[in-house]
Amino acid sequence: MKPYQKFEAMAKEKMDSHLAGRSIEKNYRTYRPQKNFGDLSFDFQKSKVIPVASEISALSDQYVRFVPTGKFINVKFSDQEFSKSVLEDGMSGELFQFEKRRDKILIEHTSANPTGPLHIGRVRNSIIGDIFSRILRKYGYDVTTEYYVNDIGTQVEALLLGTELFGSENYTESYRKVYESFDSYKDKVEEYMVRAESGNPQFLKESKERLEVFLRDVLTDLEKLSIRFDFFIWESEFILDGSVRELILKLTPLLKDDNGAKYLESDQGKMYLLRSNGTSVYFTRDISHHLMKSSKYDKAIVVLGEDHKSYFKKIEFAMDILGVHNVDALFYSYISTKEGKMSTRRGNVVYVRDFIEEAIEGAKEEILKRRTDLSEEEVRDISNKIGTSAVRYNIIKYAPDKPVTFDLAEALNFEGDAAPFIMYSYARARSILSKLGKDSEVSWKFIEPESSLLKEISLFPVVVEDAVKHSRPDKIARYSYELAGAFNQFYRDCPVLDSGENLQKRVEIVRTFAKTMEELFQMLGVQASDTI
RNA sequence: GCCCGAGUGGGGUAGUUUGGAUUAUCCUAGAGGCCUGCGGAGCCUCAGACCUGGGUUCGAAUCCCAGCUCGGGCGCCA
Repeated sequence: MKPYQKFEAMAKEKMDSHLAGRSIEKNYRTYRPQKNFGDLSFDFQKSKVIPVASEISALSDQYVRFVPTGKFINVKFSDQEFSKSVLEDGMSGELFQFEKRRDKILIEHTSANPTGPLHIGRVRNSIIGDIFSRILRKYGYDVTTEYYVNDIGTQVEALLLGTELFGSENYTESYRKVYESFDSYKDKVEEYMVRAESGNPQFLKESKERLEVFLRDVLTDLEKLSIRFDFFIWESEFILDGSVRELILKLTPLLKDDNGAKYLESDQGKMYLLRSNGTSVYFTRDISHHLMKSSKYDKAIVVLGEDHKSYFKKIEFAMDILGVHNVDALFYSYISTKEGKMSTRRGNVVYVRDFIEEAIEGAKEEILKRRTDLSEEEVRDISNKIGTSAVRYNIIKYAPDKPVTFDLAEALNFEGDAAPFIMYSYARARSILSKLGKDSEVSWKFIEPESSLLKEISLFPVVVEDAVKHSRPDKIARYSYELAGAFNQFYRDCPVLDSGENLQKRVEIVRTFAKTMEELFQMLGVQASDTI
């Protein structure tokens, strides 16, 4: 058991056996209170009987101290014992281990049509997906990530047609031309769709080859942010392997007809599966896609923008009919700019690659301001790490359901709650650790600034679990920031090197802090650097 | 119009699941302070906020109802 849980369990056990001995009904709730009230609170406000204060105080021992305050009974963990417990677990690595879980989880994210480079709105999907999958993996799940690539359907055929007509050098532009006067290209697009849908292998092969070139642009942007996928699945596969046909057959008894088009009726309205020309719609193929996920994984999570909320409700409706209950979505709100929703036509799109580049440039300037001793190559390497980490951090730090108005200048402000802050505190720690001499004895007596840092460290497993349970990757970012701040205070108050009998203990505290940060960096995809 | 989110100091944001404690978190911008330090991208102090109106409750930022504002959705698109 982790230190926090261990001490919590100790306190509860004492409380419960006391209540049982006095035949008092066990009617309290516990939670972690604001700092000044201690480490754990028993809230008896709903209870008719409140335990006698003097008897409660008497439950205290060397590990936990009970402080009755009216209808609350606060528990303060012993600084000495708790700090010792945290540091021991930190030194052994126990603190960072989670039990292995057998569940296989699939995370699908990004899945953008390759119609152009990624903009920061879309990349929120990638960053949330990537970080959440890293968190789940840390928590012990067997996690696989997937990019679902559309290679059939209206948008894709319009893209392919556009590049045939107007060239593929600027494929985004060519695609847009088709979309802008869609009516005049409608027939041709439809012809492509029918060909794709009929499972014409030659046509699909060519489509895929051409799309792969465009997809590379997206993947290059993601690669800069250290986002990779375990596998890609192409939409056409569900046509080719016959699963769409099977699906339709299975649902036939439930399907209604509208001039040859087929749909399901639900309280959400009509859900079309087949067009009157016989082709399937995206929704249909996505049902097959979800069935595949459902059969291969214990749980499948897809990261979706809020614009897909009602779409996903329909997927859930269909899954329900098919008896599937292990698919889930993680929604996030849009990123807009001060000029409003990002739109290529309005020219207010911020591309990730530009954002990354500016962040790296900004980092470089800051480094050059402070350091003159680094080689050109070191400067480049460090500014790369800071820049890309800053981009990831800046996007993950908000709760997913929070709409974000993106302000480049603000995002490039590296003061305060930003990646450089946490990277800097880590670099400070590493710098101390690089100057050590021989090991000595650890003294297990702690003073306040030490135990206060260790207390913050002890929250690591609590926070990870919280992030998993509530699908809140942003909590990892927030915790990293708080932990880094706690270290900065420790750093101010406690000299480590030349601290006499305190030396080895403080070294171990610093080491444990650094290890905790590394774990957090791994989840956030922040690139650790010993010098920044 | 209907459905789904979000509204917290000047700007941004946590807390809302599971209602509680004279003091609602943190960042930024503002005012002031620390500093030859094991790396100042730091630390400390001050000032500043729960959209409105009802309701439930001993008690509401948190729950319920209504309204307002902002996003999103309501395709034989993806």
